[in-house]
Amino acid sequence: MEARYDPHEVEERLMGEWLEKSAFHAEVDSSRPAYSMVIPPPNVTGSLHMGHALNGTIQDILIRYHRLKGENSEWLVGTDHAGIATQAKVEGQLREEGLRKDDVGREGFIERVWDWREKYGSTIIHQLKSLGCSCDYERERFTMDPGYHDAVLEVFVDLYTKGDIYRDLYLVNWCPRCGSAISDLEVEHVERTTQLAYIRYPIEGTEDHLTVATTRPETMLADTAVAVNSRDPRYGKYVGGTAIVPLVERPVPIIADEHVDPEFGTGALKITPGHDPKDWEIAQRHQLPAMSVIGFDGLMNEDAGEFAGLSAGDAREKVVAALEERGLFDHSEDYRHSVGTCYRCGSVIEPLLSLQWFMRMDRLAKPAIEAVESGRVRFVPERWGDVYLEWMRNIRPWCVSRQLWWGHRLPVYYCDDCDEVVVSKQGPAVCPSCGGAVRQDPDVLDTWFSSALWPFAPFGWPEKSPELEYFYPTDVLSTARDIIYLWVARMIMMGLEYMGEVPFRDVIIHPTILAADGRRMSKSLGTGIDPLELIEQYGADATRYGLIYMSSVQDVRFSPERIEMGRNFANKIWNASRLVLQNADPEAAAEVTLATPADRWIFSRLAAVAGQAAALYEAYDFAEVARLFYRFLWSEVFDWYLEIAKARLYGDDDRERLEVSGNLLMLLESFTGLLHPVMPFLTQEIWQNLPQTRSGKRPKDILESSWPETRPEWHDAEAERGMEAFVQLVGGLRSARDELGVGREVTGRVVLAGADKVALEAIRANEASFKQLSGCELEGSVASMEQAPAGRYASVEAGPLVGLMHLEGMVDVERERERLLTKARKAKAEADKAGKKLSNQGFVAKAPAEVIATERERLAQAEDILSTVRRQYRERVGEEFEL
RNA sequence: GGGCGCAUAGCUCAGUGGGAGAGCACCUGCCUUACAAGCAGGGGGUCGUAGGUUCAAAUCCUACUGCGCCCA
Repeated sequence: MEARYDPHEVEERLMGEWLEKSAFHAEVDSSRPAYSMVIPPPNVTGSLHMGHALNGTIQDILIRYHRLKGENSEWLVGTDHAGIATQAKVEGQLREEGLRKDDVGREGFIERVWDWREKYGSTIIHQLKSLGCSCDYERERFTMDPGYHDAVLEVFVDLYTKGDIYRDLYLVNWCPRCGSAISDLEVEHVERTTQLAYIRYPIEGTEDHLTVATTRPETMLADTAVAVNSRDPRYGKYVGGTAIVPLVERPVPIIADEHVDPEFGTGALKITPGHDPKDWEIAQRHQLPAMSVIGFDGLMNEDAGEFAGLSAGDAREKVVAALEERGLFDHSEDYRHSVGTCYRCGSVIEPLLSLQWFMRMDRLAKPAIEAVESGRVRFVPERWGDVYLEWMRNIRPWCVSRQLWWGHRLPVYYCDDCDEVVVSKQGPAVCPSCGGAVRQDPDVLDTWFSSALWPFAPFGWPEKSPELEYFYPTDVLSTARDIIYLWVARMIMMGLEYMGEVPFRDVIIHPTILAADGRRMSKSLGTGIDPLELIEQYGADATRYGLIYMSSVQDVRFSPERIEMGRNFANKIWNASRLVLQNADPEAAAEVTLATPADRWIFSRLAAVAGQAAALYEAYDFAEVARLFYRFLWSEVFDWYLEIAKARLYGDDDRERLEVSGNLLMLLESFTGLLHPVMPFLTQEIWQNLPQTRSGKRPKDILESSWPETRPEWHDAEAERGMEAFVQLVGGLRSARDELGVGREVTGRVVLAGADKVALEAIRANEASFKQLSGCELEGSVASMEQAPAGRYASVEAGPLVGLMHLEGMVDVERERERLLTKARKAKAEADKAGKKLSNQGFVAKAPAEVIATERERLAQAEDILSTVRRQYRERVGEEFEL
C-alpha cells in the first residue's frame, strides 16, 4: 500500500470489475423490496458538466445507500434524443462535407443521425462511469428506441382521441435559425437596450394624428388596429374612428381596450396581431384580422411591399427612414426591455402565425396539481413545490409540433383529395373517407413530449411488463431546477394519466453550482469547470465528496478547495486504513471487544454516527453527511482512537493486541460501509484489503455487503464523558506547554484534581497514550485543587477534572504572567456575563430551569478559575493583579 | 410588472431563539516509525443596515440596501 492514495489506478480497475460482473444490474425479484430511480435522461449530444456531476453523485449516493440497505435497487439510465440539438450537430457535420440536409433527403438524414448517435451518442454515459455512477447500464434506454417510439405514438393517438391534442392556427414562437416553432418554455427572455420609436398615424377625416410607440417599427406594415386604454381621457374622442397605417396607407379602426397601458409610450398602441402575442390577444377580443409581413425564413414577405426580401432588422431601418421622409416619424429613445430568444441558439424569436399541433394542459394538470398539494409528490427543498404549483395553475396550451426531421414523427395523415385527417399509430394506406392518397405530417414532436414518458416507457409501457409492475412508481427523481417545468411537471401529468399513479414520491431539486464570479457556469463565457478535469486531478471520490460538501440547499460558487478537501480526506482515510491493515493482527476475531474506556467511547460514537448518517441519507442532506464523516473520522477516530490504540497495538501484551486489532478492523469495516455511498472507490479498495480470515461471511465486494450493524448497547454516555475529559486534558496540556514555551524534551508532571471517577478512570486507563500525546506523566490525583501538594502548577480544565501541571524548573516568569493574565481576563468576562444574566429579574423568572442552571454553573466555574488564577499569580509572580 | 432566494472570519460556506463553526488562506513550531495531500499550537467575526417582538435575536417579524434567479 502506497503512502499516497492513487485514485486513478483504483477507480479504473474497480469500475471495470463492477461492470464485468453486472454489479449494478437489478432484475425483478418480488421477494425483495425494490428501490428505483430514473436518471433525468441527459441530452444525447451532451457531455458531463458540473450539474450532471452533482446530480449523478446525489443519485449514486441514494442508489448505493439503498443497495446496502438490502433493497433491490434499479437506477435506470439512458439518453434523450434531443431533437433540435442533435439535428444541429448532424447538420454541422454535413456542412463540413459541403452538404445541406435537403441534399441527402429526410431518410438519408435520419440514417446519418443514427450513425452519429452510434458513434458519439453515449459519451455522457461513459463519463458517468468515470464518476463512479452505479447505473444499470444493461438497461440503457434511448428516447428513440423502437419500443419507446411506440409508447410515444400510443400517447399521441390517445390524447388526440380524448381531444387534448388538436391542430390550430395560432401565434407561435418561431426560431428562424432552427426553422421551427418552439414552446413558451424554450423562449428565454433577455434584457436588451433597443430603440422605442414614436410614429404618427394620421386620423382619417382630420388633421390630427395618433402617435404610437413601438420597438418594432417594421411590423407596422401588418397593423390591423390602433388601440388606446378605454379610460384614457386623452384619446376617448378618437375611439371608433379610423387611423391610417403609414406607408401601406391602410385604414384601421381605433379601438379601446382596458389592457392597454396608458403609461407606456404615448398610451396609444399599434396592434399587430400577426407578430405580437399581446396584440394577438387584443385582436382576439375585438375580432381583428391578423396578417403577416415576415416569413418563416425571418425575411419580409410580399405583403411587405417595397420591403419584401429584407431581413426584419434591415426593414426596420428602411421603414424608419421612409417614415422620416414623410414626416411621420416623431422621435425615438433608448428603451430597455426583454426580448424573447431561442434557448438553444440565442436567435431572437419571431412570433408568427402558424398552423401547429397543440396540447391542452388543463385537464392533465388538475390531478398533477393535486398530487403535489396533497403531498403524494414531495419537493425537496419544499419551496420548489410552490414554484411547480404556480406554473401548473397558470398552465397554457403547449405547442408540440416541431419543424424538424429528427424526432418522433407525428402519427397524423392527411388526405390529398379531401379534408380527412387520420391520427393513428399505423398510417392508413389510402384515405378511409374518399380512397385518395394520404401523406404523413412532416413534423416531429417536441422532445419533451417523449421525455414526459421516461419514468414508465423504458420499463416496457404500454405493455404491462413485470418491470413496470415492480419498479413503478420510482422512489425519487433528482434534478436541476430549470427542469421542473420541462420534465418534472410533465412526467407527473403523464404518469398520473397513463399509470394512474405518480411517477416518483420525492423530487430533489439540487442547487446550481455557479462559477467563481457568482454567475452561471457557461461554456461560451469560459467560466465553466469540467468535472472530468477534477476527476483527473483529484479522483472521482474526492470530486463527489467536494461537490456534495459544497451543495446544501442554496446555489453555491464552485470552490476547488472543497474538492481538494475531498482528496485530502480520501488520502487521510487511506493512510489511517494503512495503519490498521499493516499493523492489526489478521488473526484477530471479527468482533468488537469493549475492553477500555476508549473502546467503549469510539463504538458508542460509531453507533451514534451510523444512526445519524442513515437519517441524513434518508433526508437527502448529503452536505451534512459529508461533514459528519469528516468530523467523526478525522477528529475522533484518526486523531484520538487510532493514537490511543497504538499503545496496545504496538505493546507486547498479545491479548490486548488481538483485542484492539479486532476493534480496529471492525471500525474499518463499519466506516467503509457508512461512507461507501459517498466514496465508492476508496471504500471498496479498503474493504477488499481487509484480512481474508475475516471474510468468512463477508462478501468480497462491498456492494454485496450490507449497511453496517451497530448495537444499541454500544451507547455509553459515561465512556463518552470520560474520553471527552481525556481529550480536553491532553489538548489543554499541549496548549499550556506551548504558551509556556515548554519544549518537547521536557516531560511534564501532572496531578489530577477532582472526584469524577469516570473521567479519572478514562485518563488512568490510557496512561501510556496520555504520556505519548501530552508529553506529561501522571503523578496521581487528589479530590480537589485545595488538596494538591504545595507547589506551583499550571491548571488545565478537563471536563469535571482539573489537570495541574508542575511548573518547577520549567517556567519563564514573564510568560507565565501573560498566560495567567489572559486566563484571568477571560474568566472575568465570563463571570460578568453570567452574573449579569442572573441578576436580570426577567431572565430568572422566565427562562427554562436548565438554562438558568447552566448559567449558574458558568458563573461558579468562572469564579473558581478566577480565584485559582489569583492565587497562582500571587505565588508565581509575587504580586496581585487588577482587571 | 409579479414572485423566490441570498447577505456570518481574508475567501467559499455551515449553523436558524439560550456564549458563533468548518475547509482554505494566515502566524508559530515540527520530515514524531499511517499520513507534509500530514502533526501540534495560535490569531481572526459588534453574523448587510435600521426598527420591532422576547427575560434572551446571527436565529422570528417589518422596512431598507446590495447581489442572484424565475415567471410575465
